[in-house]
Amino acid sequence: MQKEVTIYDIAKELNISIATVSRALKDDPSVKPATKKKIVAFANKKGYRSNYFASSLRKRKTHTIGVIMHELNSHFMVTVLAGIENVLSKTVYDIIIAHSAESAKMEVSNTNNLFHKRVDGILASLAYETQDLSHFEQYHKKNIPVVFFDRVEEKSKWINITINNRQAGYDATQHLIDQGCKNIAHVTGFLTRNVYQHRFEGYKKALKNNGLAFKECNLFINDLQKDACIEVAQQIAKMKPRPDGIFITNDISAAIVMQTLKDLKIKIPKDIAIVGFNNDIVCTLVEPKLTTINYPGITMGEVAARSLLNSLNEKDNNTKISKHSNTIESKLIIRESSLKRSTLK
Amino acid sequence: MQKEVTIYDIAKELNISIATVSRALKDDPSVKPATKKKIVAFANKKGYRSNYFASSLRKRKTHTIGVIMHELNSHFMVTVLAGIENVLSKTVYDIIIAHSAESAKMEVSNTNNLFHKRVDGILASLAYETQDLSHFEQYHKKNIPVVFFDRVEEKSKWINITINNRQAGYDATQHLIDQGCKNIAHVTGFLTRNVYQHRFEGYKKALKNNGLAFKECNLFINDLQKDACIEVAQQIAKMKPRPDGIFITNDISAAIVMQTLKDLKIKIPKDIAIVGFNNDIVCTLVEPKLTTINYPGITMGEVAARSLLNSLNEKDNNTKISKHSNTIESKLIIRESSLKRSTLK
DNA sequence: GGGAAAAATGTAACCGTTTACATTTTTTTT
DNA sequence: AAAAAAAATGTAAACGGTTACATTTTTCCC
Repeated sequence: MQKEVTIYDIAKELNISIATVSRALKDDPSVKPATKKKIVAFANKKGYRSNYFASSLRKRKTHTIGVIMHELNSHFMVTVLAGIENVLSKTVYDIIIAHSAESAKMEVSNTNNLFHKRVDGILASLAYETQDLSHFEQYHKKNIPVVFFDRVEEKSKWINITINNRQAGYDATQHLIDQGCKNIAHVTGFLTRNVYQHRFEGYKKALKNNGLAFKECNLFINDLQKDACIEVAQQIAKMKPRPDGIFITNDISAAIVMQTLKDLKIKIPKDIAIVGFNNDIVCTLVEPKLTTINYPGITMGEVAARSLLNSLNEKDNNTKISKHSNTIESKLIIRESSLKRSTLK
Repeated sequence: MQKEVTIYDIAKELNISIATVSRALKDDPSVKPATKKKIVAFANKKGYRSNYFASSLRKRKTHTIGVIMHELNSHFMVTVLAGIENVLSKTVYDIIIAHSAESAKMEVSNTNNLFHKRVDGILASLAYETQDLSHFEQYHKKNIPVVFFDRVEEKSKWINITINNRQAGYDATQHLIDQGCKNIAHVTGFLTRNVYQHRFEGYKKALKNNGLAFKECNLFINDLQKDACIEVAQQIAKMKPRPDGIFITNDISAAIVMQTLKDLKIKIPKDIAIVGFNNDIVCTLVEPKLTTINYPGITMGEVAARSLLNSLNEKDNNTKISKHSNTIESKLIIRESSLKRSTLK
């Protein structure tokens, strides 16, 4: 195994000072073009690679941004990531992806790890379980910017990029009402997580504005995983009176509920209309196709990344980092699973 | 913003040498317990964090493993990641996830970036587009171990962890034949990628062993994305004679094909039986439920991570890194989409 | 209590860059 | 051709840990 080449080796062999070598390799304009060319050529020939640690140690900057995602196995999340990459690939910043798999414990360890690796900034979407943001306090103390997206803590001191979950919840519910539903169930995650809380608020508001009463028994809160969804579907099937519409805040969960209901000989949408959330690929693969809320992951990723870059700039200029949160528009996508009255096309 | 605390600060304030402080913070047994306690307590109070760069620079080790994934939005891939995390979380190694989104260009840039960040080792699954492994040559030169999983280059010098794709392809095809299919189409990705090549070989072998001829016109090669799948389904619907079975090497793609065929009034599995690949969540959400090949992602991730750890050990002991590849067993999961003859339960 | 062994601590070099400042070389001006 | 200005290069001190080796302190035993 060959020894690592350093700027010392290059300097010695070319009989030049290390300062000049260092400058040449960074394309510093103060180095004479001829010298630069010679150095770069020699470095390439020798297989020189800059030592990231020595450089980061000296510069006190890593040019790396940590991205903490609550899940990866989701069309939406991958789209957000693509948006983030769109923006950051045009800058000097590299990306480290960490995923918490919805576990608060893993989120904390990822957060600590990225802090230890001294990322220049963080983009994060909170895990389902996460209750408080104390593990991000260390970033605040060192003035390292953090931008939350999608899953955020509303009243935090950080920048939040979200969709208008209240409006989305309202739209989904209003659509069910428009289709003639009078008794709408709501299946969602724990209301401590902002996204679920707000969608629920939108749901309640739509009921109220249409003179429908909110009934505790129509609210189903669980982890939205397979088993829970099957159970909810079985419960709903047995309810008297049985709901005639369901708003479920996740497409995969909605698909599972729908499947279970169908197995129980309940007709979708005739007996029960269903609206999901996320516009996942699965929406168009199930039968009937799933009405859902679409929100542009690319845009969310881009906006989040740009917000972070902005904060990093403010920091470089010693300006106070401003808190400017941002809401992305979402939109109801109507498909067959909710169409009691009209039909598509 | 507070200044970063270093071991120098701690040493000065406690009137101890930096060597002792450094040792105490690493829990070195040569430091007197009382001293250690005092140092650790003081470091915590001051919010000391070890400088990863200084440490890595001196130790010439990062304790970081890079994981390059060809895609993230897949149940299987996330499961593999969980297996990798299972194993590595019990060691000193941290994980950096990079994703190529099936693009060769991004794979190269991820590979270079992780090399620059000096990961101690790499776990990688090749992008759909990737043709050669020259971007991994740099790792070989520096004797940094690389383990490929799932998407590999068979004849490479690296360790490969795969499933037995030939057997899986054989099993899928044999199952269709057992169900009475005589004219089986195969929809798959470019055969330059090992997984698709081997599944195709298994498909052909099963045909041959059952006295069925392989027909060029039954082979559909594309990128397995939505548009291509819809087109393939439309083509198949029009074929004369029309295939009575399809083996598609991806569940999402299979679901799309099935959906399209259903829209064209073709009955699944009566007219055409379908087998997919991966055992994705979508399999049980479509109707009929999709027969598929399951292979344990957790195991694959664990085996790959352990292989890499093994190589890292060999390297530490200056033993030559051994090439010991590994095959994980896969299994056919039978569901309704392929049952022409029998029924489940 | 004296001397050897063991335990604890200290000194200083090293890892490979970056960069302020100093010095040398080249170009321009008069 | 000398002086001044500009360009190019060099010197050396960081950055913050780790660790071989040296030194001091403590423990143990006769």
